[in-house]
Amino acid sequence: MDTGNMDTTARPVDTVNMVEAPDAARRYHHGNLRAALIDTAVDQARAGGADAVVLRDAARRTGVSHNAAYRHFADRDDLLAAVSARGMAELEKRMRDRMADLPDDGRGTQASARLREAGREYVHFALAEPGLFSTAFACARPEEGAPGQGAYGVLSTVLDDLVTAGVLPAERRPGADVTCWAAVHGFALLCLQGPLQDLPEREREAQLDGLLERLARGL
Amino acid sequence: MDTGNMDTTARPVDTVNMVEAPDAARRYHHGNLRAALIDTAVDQARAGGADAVVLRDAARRTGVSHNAAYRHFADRDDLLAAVSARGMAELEKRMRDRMADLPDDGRGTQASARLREAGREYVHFALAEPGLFSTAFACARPEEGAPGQGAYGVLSTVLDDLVTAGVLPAERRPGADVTCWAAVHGFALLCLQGPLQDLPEREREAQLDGLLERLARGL
DNA sequence: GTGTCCATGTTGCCGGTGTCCACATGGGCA
DNA sequence: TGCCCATGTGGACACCGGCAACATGGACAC
Repeated sequence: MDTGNMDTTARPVDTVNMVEAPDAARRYHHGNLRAALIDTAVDQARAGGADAVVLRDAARRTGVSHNAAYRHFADRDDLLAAVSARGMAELEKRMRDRMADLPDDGRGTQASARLREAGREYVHFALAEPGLFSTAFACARPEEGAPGQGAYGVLSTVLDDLVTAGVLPAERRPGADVTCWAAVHGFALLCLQGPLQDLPEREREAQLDGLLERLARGL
Repeated sequence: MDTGNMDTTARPVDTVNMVEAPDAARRYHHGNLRAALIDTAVDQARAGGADAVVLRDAARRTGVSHNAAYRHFADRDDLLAAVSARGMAELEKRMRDRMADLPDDGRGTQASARLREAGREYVHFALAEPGLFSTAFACARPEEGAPGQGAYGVLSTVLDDLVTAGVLPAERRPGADVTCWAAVHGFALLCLQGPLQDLPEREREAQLDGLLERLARGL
């Protein structure tokens, strides 16, 4: 597979948000079809998850003929991967924003609160954007586990802060990230697609509180 | 939608395992097409997850014309739900078998070991049968959360034993099931589809050990 | 300015799928 | 013996992902 200048690695997050692009849209050459297609595909994923990402329909909605997409994506999976990256980026952004609201003052209590809020924000994002969240993980590329990058990076930082604050013994730091992520991720999925689907919001929040409490206690 | 005697509620788990059904297969009326179709669909799910469950192909492989399936399933989702039920049942069976190997002697250490092994078996099933496992949860029906039934029931029983053994304070019992399930479920999915995909088995097992240890400590 | 090239977009086509329809069959019961 | 309805068949339609061949026009050389 070599579509020439596929350019699939550049621009880690391509965005366009062309609410109105009067002349660019008129041009025969779209200008930034790739980003526009991703925007449309993200909308599809938001509405119905990965299965709702349909290449032909995305092209149609973007005002372009099908097959035009194949100049920018190797195949549907490639488009899905781009949507996944956007979802991951949005998740990371929301977590970083939340963390920015809770600056670390170096004291343990604050560091613990940051960990709790990071987990809570993760679950809340998943529940607020179920389609995008599930798509993000349904076709995740392996390189998302890069150190310090992505939502994983946020969690890592918070846990490191917990160590420097003296709350978490350093010898227990290794593996703590995986445990935290797994617990929160699993809870989100159990609520989205699993047996906790139709749990009323109030009780769901209570269960999440319990989980975060046990998690902190067990670290 | 009313396909007459759809019979979709009866037989919680329909199985046939007709390795050889010489005369029944010959008959114009198949005899147990529904179960045979589910068998084939389960094979598809095993091989490639929910997306690999294809109605037409399942009918073809079962030696029957497409559309014959519509006499037994409302649509593809209905077939998927049946596959999901089978996956859930198999998960439960494996966990129950594992628990049977570790009888509860009423002492706390044994009860704790049972909890650990329940979690480990959950993850191992997910890793051994990724397609079936993900399909089981991709289209889970809400009624899987019935008390005492399903894999959830196994976990509940083990936790109850932990309380009677005096290891887990009774006031901490509520919500413990959700926390345990979420942690283990999340870890499995992170390994299957997430950023822990290509973790070498040895390290994966180590991470799982750490997770189970933290989980037990935090309960 | 003019001409060429190639990235980008278009139309057409194919095989495959889910789902509806009308029809065929034949097992069981009156 | 004869009828009925559950069950299975064949055909049709719309849609999708993915090739291939063709069209266009922006950029760049001269």
